[in-house]
Amino acid sequence: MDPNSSLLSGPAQYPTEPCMEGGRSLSPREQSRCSPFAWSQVPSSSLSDPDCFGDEHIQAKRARVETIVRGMFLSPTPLGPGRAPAGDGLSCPEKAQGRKRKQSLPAQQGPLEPGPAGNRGGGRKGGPRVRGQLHLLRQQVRHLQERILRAVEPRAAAQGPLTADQRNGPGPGPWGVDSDHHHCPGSIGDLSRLEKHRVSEVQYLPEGPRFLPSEAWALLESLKKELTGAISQAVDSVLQKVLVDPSGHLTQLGGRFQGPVPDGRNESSPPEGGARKDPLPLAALPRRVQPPAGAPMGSLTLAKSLDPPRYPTSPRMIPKPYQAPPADCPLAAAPAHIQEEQILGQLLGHGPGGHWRGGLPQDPSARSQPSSEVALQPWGAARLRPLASGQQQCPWPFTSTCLERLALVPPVKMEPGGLQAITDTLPFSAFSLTLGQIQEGLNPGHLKKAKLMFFFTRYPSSNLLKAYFPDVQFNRCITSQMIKWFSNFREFYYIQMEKFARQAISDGVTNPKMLVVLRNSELFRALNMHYNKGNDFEVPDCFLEIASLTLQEFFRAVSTGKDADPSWKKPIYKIISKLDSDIPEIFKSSSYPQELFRN
DNA sequence: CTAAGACCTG
DNA sequence: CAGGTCTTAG
Repeated sequence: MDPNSSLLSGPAQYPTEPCMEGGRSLSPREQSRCSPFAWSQVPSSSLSDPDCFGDEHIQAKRARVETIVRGMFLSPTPLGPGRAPAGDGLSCPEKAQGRKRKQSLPAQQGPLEPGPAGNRGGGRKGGPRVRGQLHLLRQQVRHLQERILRAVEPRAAAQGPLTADQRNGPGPGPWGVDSDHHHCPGSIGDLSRLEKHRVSEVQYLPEGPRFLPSEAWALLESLKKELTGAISQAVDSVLQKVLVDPSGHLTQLGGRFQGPVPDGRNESSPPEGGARKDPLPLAALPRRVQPPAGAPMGSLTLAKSLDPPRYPTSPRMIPKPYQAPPADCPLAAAPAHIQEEQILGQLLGHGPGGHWRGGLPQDPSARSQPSSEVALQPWGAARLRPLASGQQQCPWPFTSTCLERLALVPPVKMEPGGLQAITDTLPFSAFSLTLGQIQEGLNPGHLKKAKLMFFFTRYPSSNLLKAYFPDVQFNRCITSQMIKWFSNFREFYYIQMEKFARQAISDGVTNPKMLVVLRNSELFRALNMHYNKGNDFEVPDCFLEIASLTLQEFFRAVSTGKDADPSWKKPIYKIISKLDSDIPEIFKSSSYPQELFRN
């Protein structure tokens, strides 16, 4: 009688995650870009209330001051040339430390505080000193304006650069890059139509518009105007906010993202395992325990199908097969281009106005965009991006408009690793979109995989774990959690061993050699239930060997009274810890269990 | 000091 | 299985 038969027919119902992290990220540039244009604040001109003044001298002076001040408000910011393009001048590192930034900003603005704010208070026309300052400021403003315009013009001209910039941000995942490049020629209806034929150049050569027909030129002109206006408005608003609230809104933002994330993501994965009762083909099993390195157990003939020929050069580059049905992660879609489109929409005066990409996911065309949406539709159903993008940590480049929208974001844990996930999912969660494992780490699929790996290794090193979970972003927490898993696995394992060893002793067994764990033994059943619930994996023989050995060791120890020693298990642990087998390469696939079950 | 384990608890 | 504590090794 086949010893397996009785054991391998258990219910297979372990849920696995077809779709897990919809890890996606906006490049910091994208993020930073989302802000300035969203500002709808009107430049304050309240400084210019010429009501009470008598003589013409004063009037003239006032007029001068007024023009100066106006100039300032039309200009981005009187922060000095270095900070001029507030919109995208912030580099990622800067943004990485929200707190630092919060502190530095007011600091830099400090000296200027009496400037705009003070002026607003009342039309006090200072003495020569103030005038000199104003003059200086005015010059600075001019410089800034020039800089801004220089920066803006080419961008407004060829919108290609916009997309290119956004896309070239630090590391969207492989998919992101890939799909974007293929599907996102130019996201702006008219312009993209005009430039479609030379998209690739445009994306990487943010040059000025040299080949545009006159109508496009007109559009560009209006764009420029709108852009400059929007930028200055945005800068003004930021400036005002910062000046008014030196404590910085960033702090508040940080506060918003604390606490656990309600797991909105539909975790109920189809119990595909249910249909997976039949054991894998049990090929000839190597008799001896340790499988040679890289030689999978016989049961792992499946490995051939997906096993990469060699070590995956970059584990993270392994495309994530969690290609959940689009329905699962609809909003994973449409990163950069949508934003562009929105920005443009706002600039052109008929933007969606407010709902950030609202209504996009289900029905891209529903948005009120005239021609542009046509171009966008193909990407509306964009795809899930693997979360394994780079480590960009530029969490909060958002300005207040973004912040307001982000207020909708469910709070998330604020820990180093989670941060990435937050930034990845933030924009999408703003739609109250169901986010899955925000802490992006370990899902039940990973746990299952770990359990199966336990058949091969009881004491995996963290490096080994990293190698075998390429789709996991390891940080301290994740690592220790996984280590903890194996610790728990061992705990159960040793408890069972001790239990059965003692039972054997009480059953009158005298020869340890009699103790062998077979597939039909009760001990095996217990272990299998724990690590392989559902029986979708063929327990390797090497594990049976180890289990037998462990059982025998426990038997010896207990039967010889070693268990009197409080640390009598230690020697056993030591022995067992040296008996780890090599884990089949197939486990290195980021989606190992899933594809196993799918077959 | 940190990481990893064991051990205990809920 | 996650917490916590305690011990130990590096």
